[in-house]
Amino acid sequence: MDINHHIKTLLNHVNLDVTLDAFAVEKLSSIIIFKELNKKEFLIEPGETANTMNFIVQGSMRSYYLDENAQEHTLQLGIEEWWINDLYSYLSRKKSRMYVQALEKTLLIQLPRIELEKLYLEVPEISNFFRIKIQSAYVAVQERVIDSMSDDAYERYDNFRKTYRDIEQRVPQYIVASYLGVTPEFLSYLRKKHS
Amino acid sequence: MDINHHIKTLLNHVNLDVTLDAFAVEKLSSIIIFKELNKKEFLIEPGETANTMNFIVQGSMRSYYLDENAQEHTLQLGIEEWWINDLYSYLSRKKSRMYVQALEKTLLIQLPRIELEKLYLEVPEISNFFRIKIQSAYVAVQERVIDSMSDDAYERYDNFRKTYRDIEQRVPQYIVASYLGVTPEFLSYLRKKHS
DNA sequence: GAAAAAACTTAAGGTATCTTAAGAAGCCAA
DNA sequence: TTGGCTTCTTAAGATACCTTAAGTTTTTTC
Repeated sequence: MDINHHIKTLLNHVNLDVTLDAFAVEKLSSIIIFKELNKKEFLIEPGETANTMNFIVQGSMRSYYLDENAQEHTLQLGIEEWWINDLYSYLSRKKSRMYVQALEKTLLIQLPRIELEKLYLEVPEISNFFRIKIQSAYVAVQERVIDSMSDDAYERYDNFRKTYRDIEQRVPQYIVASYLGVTPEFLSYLRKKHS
Repeated sequence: MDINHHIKTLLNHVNLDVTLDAFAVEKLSSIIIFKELNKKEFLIEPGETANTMNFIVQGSMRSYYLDENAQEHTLQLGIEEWWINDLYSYLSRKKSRMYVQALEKTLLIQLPRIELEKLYLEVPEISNFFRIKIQSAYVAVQERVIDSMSDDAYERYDNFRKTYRDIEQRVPQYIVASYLGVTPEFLSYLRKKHS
């Protein structure tokens, strides 16, 4: 059955970082919620609070915000087997200022924060897993600060392609541009110049 | 006695976020190490691993790294009652790529990771406190990504002055420039233009 | 499969920021 | 107090990136 296959995908993914025993697997499986989103549908909008961790089973997602000039700035991109969220809102329990949106028809596995936090007490490996994930999120954001200060736009684009090889194909170029912090026109120019 | 006064400063600071009972205070105090640094002295250099949390009692510090062109990029600044670290290295236990340096003669309280992690099991409030701090660190870095994409250099400088009012006075301007991601010459130009 | 919408490209002209270089000012050491 | 670092300023010329606008290609919708 499909659902079991998706759950296995999640469990395999978790097992890359920590080792879950039968009890842990049972417990984790028991709090799973499936959620489907259509293309362009929002998982989170400004003013809402993120109260789940979200694992992409099928499809692709992004998070972005709008600046004062209504310019979009993409903060995170994800495809199958990535986590997507407004971690700020999830961790602080405050309202989000971001959009989290499906780029394609997307299937998520959601783990509700309340249930997860109960699980942390029973199953330390699950707590460890999310500690590791949050740590990676911190590192990833810091990398971006470093990149944005050290590299020019083409170098950032080049890094992006190396880091997100599988994603580039599936994401419109104007979203890549808004991730890199350049205009779509300039990204188009850079691509031509270096091709 | 001076040392007790410094410890009280730390405890008051922790009490802003969580409530420590007598046992927690006792335990936390027992793992404190004091460390003095002279102006320009390094707390961490590339290749070392951060294995303490560091609270500034007196003085000021910064963390920075060097890019391929040996340009300095300041990631964090701190004065009295701020924490300073390479959190990436501390959390991942990997080698740092950064310098963490005293900008003035500085006195730190250090809490060793090994001792802290033992404490987390006995005193959940201490665990909570550092979870909150790490969360704030994540939020701060994400704010910087957002800023660097939405704002031009003068707006970033203006934000910097509002956010770090007490710090600006004590830090050379070229370090502020390296924090903002502009050249010292351009910062000087901006200051003149808007004065 | 045609029409509409969304995404991408091209190009001209403009602005923000950098590079280099030199001099001025501030600060520390002897 | 003088000299020597270190930091800050100024200015000219260069470059990276933006804005606008129009045309082209691709994708979506019915």
